[in-house]
Amino acid sequence: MSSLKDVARLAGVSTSTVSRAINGNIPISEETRRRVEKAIRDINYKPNLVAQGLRIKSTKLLGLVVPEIQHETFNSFICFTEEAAEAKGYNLIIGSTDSNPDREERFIENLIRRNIDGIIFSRVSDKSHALKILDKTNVPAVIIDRTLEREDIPSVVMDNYASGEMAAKHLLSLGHRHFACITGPLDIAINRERLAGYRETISAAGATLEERCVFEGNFKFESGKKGISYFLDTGAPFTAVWAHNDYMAFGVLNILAQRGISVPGQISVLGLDNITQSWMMHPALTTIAQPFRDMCIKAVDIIINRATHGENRGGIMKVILQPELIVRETTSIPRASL
Amino acid sequence: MSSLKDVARLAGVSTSTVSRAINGNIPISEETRRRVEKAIRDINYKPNLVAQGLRIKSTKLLGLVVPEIQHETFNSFICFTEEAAEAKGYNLIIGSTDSNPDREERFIENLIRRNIDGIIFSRVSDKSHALKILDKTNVPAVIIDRTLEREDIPSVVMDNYASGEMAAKHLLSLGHRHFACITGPLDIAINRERLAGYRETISAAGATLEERCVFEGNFKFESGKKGISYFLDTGAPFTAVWAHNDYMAFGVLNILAQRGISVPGQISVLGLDNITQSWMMHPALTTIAQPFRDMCIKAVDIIINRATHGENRGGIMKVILQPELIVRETTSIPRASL
DNA sequence: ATGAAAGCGCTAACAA
DNA sequence: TTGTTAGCGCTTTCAT
Repeated sequence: MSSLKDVARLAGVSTSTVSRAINGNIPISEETRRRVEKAIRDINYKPNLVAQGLRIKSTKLLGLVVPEIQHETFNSFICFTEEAAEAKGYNLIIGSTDSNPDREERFIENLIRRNIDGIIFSRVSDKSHALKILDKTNVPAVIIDRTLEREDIPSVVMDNYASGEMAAKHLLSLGHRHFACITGPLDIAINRERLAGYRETISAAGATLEERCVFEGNFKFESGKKGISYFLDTGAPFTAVWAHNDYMAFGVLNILAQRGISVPGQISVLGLDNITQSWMMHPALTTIAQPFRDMCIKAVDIIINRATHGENRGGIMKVILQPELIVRETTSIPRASL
Repeated sequence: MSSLKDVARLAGVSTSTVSRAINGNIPISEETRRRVEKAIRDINYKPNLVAQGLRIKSTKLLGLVVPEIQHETFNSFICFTEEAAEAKGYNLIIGSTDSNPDREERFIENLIRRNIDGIIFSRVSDKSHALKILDKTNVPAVIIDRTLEREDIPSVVMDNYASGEMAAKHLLSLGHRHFACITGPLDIAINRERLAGYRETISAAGATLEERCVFEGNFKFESGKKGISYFLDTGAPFTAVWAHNDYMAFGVLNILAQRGISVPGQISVLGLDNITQSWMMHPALTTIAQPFRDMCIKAVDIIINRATHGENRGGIMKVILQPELIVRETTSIPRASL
């Protein structure tokens, strides 16, 4: 690997001149600029990012914290964040916390020790230890897919209320009148918002979502199975069910297939997330796509802005993006009577 | 962030003494060691990894190159590599090439400019430009899930021939005599090996895998659909089909469901990879699990060994790990006659 | 417009 | 056993 010094020697100038020629903020004579540029090309010089990082305290490195990696949602975050970072000339260090506070702490600390330019958190909670560590430094941070009570950290989220509205409107437009819902954990605000959007839209249309038709799941496949089994076993009245994520919707489809109940003939099923497998199923899952790509692009945007222009530039503290309905094969007009 | 200097001042010693106390290779008096350690605790000092990286040329940073991120297989690689790296005190920078040579080149170059300790490639080909760039430096590299013709870069792979044997033996043991196969691209060695293991085991048992019962796919869902449709439409004789990955197996199941052919009643279906969704389907997919976790652990092991003990330590150039059969619901005794 | 020199935070050779 | 000094590769005063 060649260094600044090599370039300087070859071009017959000082290292500072080379540095200036590269960073181009300070006036340089055309003549020397050309000589330097030629030298750079000749030995294929690329600045060492570690040295640069030490000197200017900016490493062009972003950190992404996810609770787990082997999960479609976080995989999407990784994918789109990497894409957005790379487009802006940044590299990405990823770390999974696995719900282990020690790992989380170690990871954040490492990022700070690496003079990282910013950290993107997916799904931290208000009480996460990570935020306390962060408070002791001034590393820019942004949160995707959650909002916090404290308002000093910017966040990027989907409009969860709108997703509930969207789900209800789609099903209502097909003619359904009796609804069910399998929610995510209701101690998390986004799930309450989704349910509120769904419920209020249904009520406003004069249709029904009875209390016994709402099941609180935990976003896992198994809880989708549990929820639909509960509805079926208790004779809950519904012709359409919305699950707060696709994994739970798969659980629903699994049980319905096992019990020989036809989808969408007897029951319409709607998911949320639009994960890869949703179109590989038969029938393919109708779902609501979260704007994950845009969320990640926005998050990277915010973090880089903060990193380069300092604290709270622009003052954007909360970005809300819209979901999108993806109609496939698991929803249709209700054929069966109750 | 506190620095070595702060610790030195507080403990009343020189910075070199602090450094030595931390790295612990050179004798230090118990007395000073205690003083230094106290000072470190008092101001919660953590060495700056950038400065360290510049000085000792080791950053405790590993790079992982994947062709794409939103794919179960590469997601697994990311997950397990991160896990293995973190366990050894390393962080992971990931980059996706998206089959774009420019992106690939840029990423590798960045890694080198970051004084990275080693690079793990998943699925490079012999002609990949990446290897040429690498040749110009002496950054340790290792390849997972592929072997190259050139023998100077270590690799970690599954025993692909064994997976073919395993597939055939399982199906044979259930009583199948007429087989089909949807392969991955046959210009890639691992797929030829899989097919060879399958074919030779079937022949050895006196059963048949006719030429018209072999379809060359491309690892995508769609090509699984294509393959099975081709078999069905041409009346190819088989009661069991093995797809070289789970995505293609899903394509097979999708078409069979559409055509009302029962699985495993009429046709047994076997996959390979054991991706998350394989147990969410109904019926759940019988498949062969690749030892991805062990592959990643081994790869990280090799790379760190090379990074710390220099070139080719131990001389292990090729690690071959065994697949594992996961029996679920898509395979059974052949009930239908041909 | 350019060069000399200092320094980012650390480690290592050399001296004591 | 410890301190002094130099230097990793870069940027940035401060002179000129």
